[in-house]
Amino acid sequence: MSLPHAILTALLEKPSSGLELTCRFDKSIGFFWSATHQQIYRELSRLELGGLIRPVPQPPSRGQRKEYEVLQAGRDELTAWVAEGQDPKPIRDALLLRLRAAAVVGTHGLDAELRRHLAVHRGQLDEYLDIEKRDFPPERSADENRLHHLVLRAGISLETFWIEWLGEALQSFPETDPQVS
Amino acid sequence: MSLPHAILTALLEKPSSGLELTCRFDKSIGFFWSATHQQIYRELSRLELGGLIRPVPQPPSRGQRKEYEVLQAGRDELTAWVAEGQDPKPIRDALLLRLRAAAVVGTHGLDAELRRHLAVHRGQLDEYLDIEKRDFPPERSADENRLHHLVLRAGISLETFWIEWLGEALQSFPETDPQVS
DNA sequence: AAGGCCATGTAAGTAGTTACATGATTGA
DNA sequence: TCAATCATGTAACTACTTACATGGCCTT
Repeated sequence: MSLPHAILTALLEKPSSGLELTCRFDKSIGFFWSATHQQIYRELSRLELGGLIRPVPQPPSRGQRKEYEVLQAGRDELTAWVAEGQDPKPIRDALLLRLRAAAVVGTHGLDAELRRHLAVHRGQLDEYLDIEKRDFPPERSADENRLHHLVLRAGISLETFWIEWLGEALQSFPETDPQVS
Repeated sequence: MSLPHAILTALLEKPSSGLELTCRFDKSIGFFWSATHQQIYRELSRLELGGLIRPVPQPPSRGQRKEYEVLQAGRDELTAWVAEGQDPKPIRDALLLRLRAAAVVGTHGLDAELRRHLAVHRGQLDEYLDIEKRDFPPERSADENRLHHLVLRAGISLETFWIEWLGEALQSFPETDPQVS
């Protein structure tokens, strides 16, 4: 049950409406826990019902925006969750599965898929590197937001891994596919 | 929709009963696409209904075991799936989320969690390395099962990444936790 | 007043998880 | 014959996805 805690974290960083959260989940926190607006609105209702957040009394009340803020109960819940134990989930990756399938029925069409993935991971790595340059320049105190930086570096390392691995994998695939079932 | 294709792959490698598949999903294919026996039995029923597999006529018919084999339609389906495109899913990792939450409400209890994960990833890496030593010794032809080896090396690299990253992260956490909400 | 977009939702379907149920064989 | 365990399932629940619906506001 991570989505509610992702939302609590985001709201603690900055009280927001559902749509704002949705936008912020397209970057930042959403890089490692994505969510659609439908999930977010539903979860906001639950959290409000559970007394963990509340709609902040609208100062301008423009439109039908509903901005939420975290209550003490919500902060306590999140604090408890941080200390909670949970085994790392095993890898779940359709591309690796495709390779295993290809070992049985032939690799036809797989090289294009590998190239596509390579492009996506390169794009994601670039985005991460831009964020690092912007938010964690070398002259900034290393201590400030060191947790954010740690998380970002995990993303950078993972994308780097995929790029290297895909490059290596593609070397096994000459342009015209040699092996068909 | 990857589970049916994972099962088709496993059945092509070797016709099996539900329980056998379940055991094999605890290693090998299951390392990157895990499944419980409930999922497997349900999916076997669907695949049989769809005409992609069939129970192999029982030679000894011992117990109530039901062994399945893949039909041509199943092989065709899998071949088509290999060539299918699918964007890589973004990272979805509760531990990274915990770090972001900890940046807001304090890191209390997080170091134990990091150490636990470190132990798990070390264990998994050892298991992968054993498999590599057993199935892909340097003297064996590099071409034989190169796809299997590629997949295994992805697992090895990923576990290695986590071990390195967790070690680095733990350096930020002195034994007694300095920061509490 | 019409079209676009901002903002919040509902509904239905799929996939995965957890808990429980049942029959068949095997060994003490 | 009793317990264990082998083998196959059912049921209920949660999380996520996809498609669609609704109303307000803003500009032309």
